[in-house]
Amino acid sequence: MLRLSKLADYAVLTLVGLGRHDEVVTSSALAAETGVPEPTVAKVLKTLSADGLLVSQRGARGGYRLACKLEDISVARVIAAVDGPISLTACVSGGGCDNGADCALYGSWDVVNEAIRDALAGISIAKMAEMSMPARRIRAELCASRDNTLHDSKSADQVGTFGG
Amino acid sequence: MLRLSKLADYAVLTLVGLGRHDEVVTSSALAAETGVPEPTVAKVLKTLSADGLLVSQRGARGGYRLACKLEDISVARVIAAVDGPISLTACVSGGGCDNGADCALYGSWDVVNEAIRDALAGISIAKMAEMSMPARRIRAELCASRDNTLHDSKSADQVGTFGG
DNA sequence: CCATTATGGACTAAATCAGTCCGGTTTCCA
DNA sequence: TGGAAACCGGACTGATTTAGTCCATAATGG
Repeated sequence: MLRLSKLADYAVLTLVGLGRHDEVVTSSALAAETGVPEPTVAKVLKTLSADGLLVSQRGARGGYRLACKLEDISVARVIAAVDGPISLTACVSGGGCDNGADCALYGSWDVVNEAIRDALAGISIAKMAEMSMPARRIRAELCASRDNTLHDSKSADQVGTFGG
Repeated sequence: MLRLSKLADYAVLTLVGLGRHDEVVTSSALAAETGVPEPTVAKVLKTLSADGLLVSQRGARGGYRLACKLEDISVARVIAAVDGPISLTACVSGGGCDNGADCALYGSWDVVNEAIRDALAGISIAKMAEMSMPARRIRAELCASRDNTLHDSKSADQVGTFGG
C-alpha cells in the first residue's frame, strides 16, 4: 500500500532519460531509450508537459525537453503532476469526511500528509538518479566478486549494463 | 494517489476508539461508537490483532483492548499492519523491477521510501488524535463566534464526548 | 502541401479494494 | 455440560481505480 502509481515511476524514468539530452527528444525516441511502451511514454510526457515540468515543441522536429534541471525537480512535484495532490486519505480538513459526524479524526491526517510532502519535497530527481546508478554498479561488483554464487539468470540480466 | 486505503483510516479511528476504554471492547460496540459498519470494524480489528497492536480475548465477554499506549503506536506501524509494507513502488532493490534491464532507477526509490517511513514513524496515533479534536473544537467555536481570540487550553486529553 | 510530432480525450481490460458473509473455534456462565 | 457470546480465518463479490492503448486534431518545418 501507499503504493505509487506506475505512471509516477515512468515519469521519473522519463525525466532522467530526458536529462541525458540537451535538445528536444521525441516520445518515440524516449520510449526506445527507456524500454517503456511508446503510448505509455507519450501519455507520461503529455502529463508532465501539461504540468510545466517539460517544454514541448510541436510539429516536425518537435519533441520534449526539460523545463528545468533535475536538481530542481522534487519527487513530490513529479508525483503530484502525474497522480494529483499528495494526500493520504479522503479524511482531510478541506474536504468532506466519509466517516461523517462521528469522525474523531477530523483533520488529523493533515499532519501526516504534511510530513510526507516534506519528505518528498526534499528529494530531487537528480538525487534519485544519483542514488540508483551507483547502487547498480555496486551490486554488479558484488556479484562479480562473489563469482558463481549467482544462479539466477534473470538477476544476471538485470544488472546488465544499460547505456551508461 | 499515494492514497491511503480506507482500512488504514478505519484502523486509526478504531484505535482511538479503543483508547477510550480500559476494559476489552467488542467489535460491535466499537462499530456502534465509531459509526463504521460492524463487519468492517471486525475486519480491521482482526488485522490489528494479528499484527500485535491489539490483544484479543475470545469467547463470551471477550473483545479487544490496546496492546500498548497510543503514544507508542506510530502511523507507520498502523499503515503497515493493515496495508502491508510501506513501499512506494514495485521498483525497489529487494524485488524485481518491472521495467526490466533498462531500468535506470534500480534502487532509487529506496531513498524515497525510507524518507516516508521516517516521516510516518515520527507520528503517533496519540498525536493524531490530539491534532484532530482541538481542530474540531476550534472550528466549532469559530463558527459560533468568529472574532473571539480563544486561546483555548488543550483539553483534548479529557475529551470524552465524541459526537459531533 | 505533406510528413512529422505533440495534444486532448475516450475507451477497454486488468488489478485492486471495500465490504460482506460464513463456518469454525474458544471461552464464559448458568 | 450445554448454549450463547465473541473472536478467527478465509473466501467471495461488486465497485473503484489504474494501466495501457488508440484516434482525431492541431501545429510546425521543409
